[in-house]
Amino acid sequence: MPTDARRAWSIGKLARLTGCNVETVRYYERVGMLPPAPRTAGGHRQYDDGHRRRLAFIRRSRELGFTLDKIRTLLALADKGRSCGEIRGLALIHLEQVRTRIADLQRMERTLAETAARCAGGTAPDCPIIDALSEV
Amino acid sequence: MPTDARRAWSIGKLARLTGCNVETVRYYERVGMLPPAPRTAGGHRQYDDGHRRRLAFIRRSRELGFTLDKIRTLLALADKGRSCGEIRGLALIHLEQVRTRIADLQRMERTLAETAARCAGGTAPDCPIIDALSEV
DNA sequence: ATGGAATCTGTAGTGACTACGGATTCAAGA
DNA sequence: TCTTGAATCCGTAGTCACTACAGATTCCAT
Repeated sequence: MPTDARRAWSIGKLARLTGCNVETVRYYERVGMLPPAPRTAGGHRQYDDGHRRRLAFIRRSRELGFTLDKIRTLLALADKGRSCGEIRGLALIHLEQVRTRIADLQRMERTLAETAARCAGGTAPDCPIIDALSEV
Repeated sequence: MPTDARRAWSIGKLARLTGCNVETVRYYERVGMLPPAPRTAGGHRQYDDGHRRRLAFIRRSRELGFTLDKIRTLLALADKGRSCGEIRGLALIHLEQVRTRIADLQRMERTLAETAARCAGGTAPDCPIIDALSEV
């Protein structure tokens, strides 16, 4: 009997292993990101290494800013054993979007820094920041 | 009678003036970001320049990434005629948060670019991107 | 006066979770 | 073996900042 290879994890342990919380794991199952886990006699979910890797993939991709919908696409491609090129294509499109977002934030950063600099930080009741932000 | 100074705008015109849409204006009133507008006999909202400036402030602050809650604080300070220094303090805290977010995104960018580069874009069914993303 | 555009209200949906409550089950120590 | 406290179960509702609808009413230019 295999005892070593077939260890099963509870939802709490899986959550700890992958750094997300229990509710999120259940949520992922509910919305079809994770396959329904087999249950114990009492109804508790049991996970194996396949689940763990899939969940790790999802969390990692989320950290990189992929939406659940994009991750679903990624997973579907991986599940079907589709070409690496397609997956790389998606990653590159996403990279482009991340770069745009960075540029946007940098514009924000400049505006905020300039606006705050206009103000000496005194106690005057009329604030150039407020004025600047009210301009259309 | 003043005709020039007292022009009133419909919700649609206000929305066009400030570049947000009509539902959003009503939403802001509902959640207390804008004071309730006076109404015509038939119940349509009428806005003046005070509303316009307040809404412009909100939109501009949103563009800079302030949450509605923070904007509420900003507006409360401005309404109470509090010191410019307090407002500047909030702006600087927010600036710090924007910078952190930029740094996070730049980390993402590097990881994405490196991961995509590992892949030649071929047609092999096993993808280094998928593998890389599955690591915990 | 008319007819089409704009506005009204209220409700529900979005994405990606998080939080809660009350019932059940598991596992470790006595 | 029994007990007890932690973990898990399920379903629902809340979060943020909107957006989208439906069906009724009002406005305003011709």
